[in-house]
Amino acid sequence: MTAMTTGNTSRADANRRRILDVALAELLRDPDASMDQIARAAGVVRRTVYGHFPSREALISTLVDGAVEALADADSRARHGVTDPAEAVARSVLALWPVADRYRLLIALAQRTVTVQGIRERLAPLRDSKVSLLQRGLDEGAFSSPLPAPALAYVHEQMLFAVMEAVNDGLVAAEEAGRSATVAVLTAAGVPASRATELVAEVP
Amino acid sequence: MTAMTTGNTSRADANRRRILDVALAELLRDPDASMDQIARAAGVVRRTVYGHFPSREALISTLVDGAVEALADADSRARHGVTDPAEAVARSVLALWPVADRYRLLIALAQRTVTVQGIRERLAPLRDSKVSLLQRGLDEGAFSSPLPAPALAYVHEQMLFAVMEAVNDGLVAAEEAGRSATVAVLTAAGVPASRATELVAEVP
DNA sequence: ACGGCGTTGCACAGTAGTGTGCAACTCGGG
DNA sequence: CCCGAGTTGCACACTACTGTGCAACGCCGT
Repeated sequence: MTAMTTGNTSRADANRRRILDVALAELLRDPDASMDQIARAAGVVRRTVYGHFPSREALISTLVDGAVEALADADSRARHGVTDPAEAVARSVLALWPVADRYRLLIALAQRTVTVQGIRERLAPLRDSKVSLLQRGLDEGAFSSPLPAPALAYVHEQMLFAVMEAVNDGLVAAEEAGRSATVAVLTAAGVPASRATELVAEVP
Repeated sequence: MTAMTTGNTSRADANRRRILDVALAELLRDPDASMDQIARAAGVVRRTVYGHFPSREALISTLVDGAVEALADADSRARHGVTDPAEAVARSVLALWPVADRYRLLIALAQRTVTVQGIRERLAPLRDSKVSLLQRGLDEGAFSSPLPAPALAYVHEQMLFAVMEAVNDGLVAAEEAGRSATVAVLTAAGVPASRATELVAEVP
C-alpha cells in the first residue's frame, strides 16, 4: 500500500508524533511553512508526511484539535471550584501558560485567511467562559476597566503573546515568565499591583 | 512607454494613492494578499499596479516608509516637552491611536518571514524611545510592573492591537476606543485606574 | 479632433507549492 | 532469513502567483 492508513509500527508512530511536534514549531515560526519545510525539519521526505496526513489541511486540523483540547483541559482543571474572580484568573493564566505556544498557533492561523474553517468556533467555548469570568469580576468590583469584558478578554490574550515574545527575545527569564504574565494580566484588569503579586504568590 | 515612471496626470496620481490605501487595508486583512487581489480591490487591473510599482516588494516598501514616518511623527509631536511619564504615555498612545492600523501592518509584516528587510530596524528608534520612557517611569515609581521595560513595551503594543480587534468586532465604540485603550495601557503599567482615568480626561 | 498618457486585456515564461502514482529500498519482527 | 509495513526518490499534473511585452483602447487637455 502506498499510504499506511492503519499504520501501527513503532517508527511509523514515532514519525507521526515527530511530524506533529515539528509542524507545531515550524508553523509557529511561519504560518505558511510548506509541507517540504515541515518534512525536512522532521528529518523526513515530503512524501512520507502525505503518508500520515492526506493533506496540509488535515495535518493542521490535527494540530488544532490537540491544541483546543489541551487548552480547554488546562483551563477547566485550573478553575475548578474557584469562586474568587481574581484568583480564578490567576489560576487560569498560570495553567494556560505552559500550553500557550499552542494557543499562539491557533491565533496565528485563525487570524489568517481561513486556513482551517472554524478555529474561532472551536475556540469559542474557552473564550466565552473567560468572558463571563471577567464580567463577573467587573460586576463584583474585583476588576476595573473602561473596556467591556469581551474586549478585556482580547487584551488578556494579546498580553500573553507579548510576554511570550519577550521570553523569545530574552527579555524575560522563562522560569518567572508565567508568574510575571499573570501579575501583568491581573494588573491590566484593574487589580492593584500589590494585591496581584500577593495573589500569585499564594497559588501553588 | 509601457510604464509611467514619471506619471503625473490627475487620475494616475489618484490611482496611485488609491492603490496604496487599498493595499494597506488588504494587507491588513491578509498579509499574503496577491497583487491581483489588491488591484481588483482598488478597481484596477493587475497590470496597472505594476505601472505604479515595479514589484510587490516596492509597493509594500512604500507603505512601510509612510507608516514609519507617520508613527514617528505622531509620537514625537505628542510627547514633545512632556516630562511626567504617565502623561507622556497617555499623550503618546492617544496620538498613536489614529495611525495604529499602520503600526499593525508593520508588525504583521515584520512577524512574517522577512517580507521587507529591516522593518524591525526602521521601527527600532520608536520602540527604543518608548522603552526608555517606560524605564524612567518605573525608576521614578510612576509605573509598577513585574516585567522589565522592554517587555512592557511589547505588552503595550499588543494591547493596542487587542483593542483594535475589539473595535473591528464591534465590542468597543470607535469614538471612545482611543481613550479606553489609553486607560487600559496605563493601568497595565501599574497606574491606579482612578489616576489613569483622570489623566486621560485632562489631555485634550 | 488629435496626440499622448494612462489604462486595459492578453499572452507568456518562470517559480513554487500541492497532492498523487509507482518502483525501489530498508529495517525490524516472526 | 525473509515478508511486509514504512520509507524514499522521482515523475507527473495541476494550481496560483509574479513580472514582463505588446497592441489596443479611452479619456483629457489643447
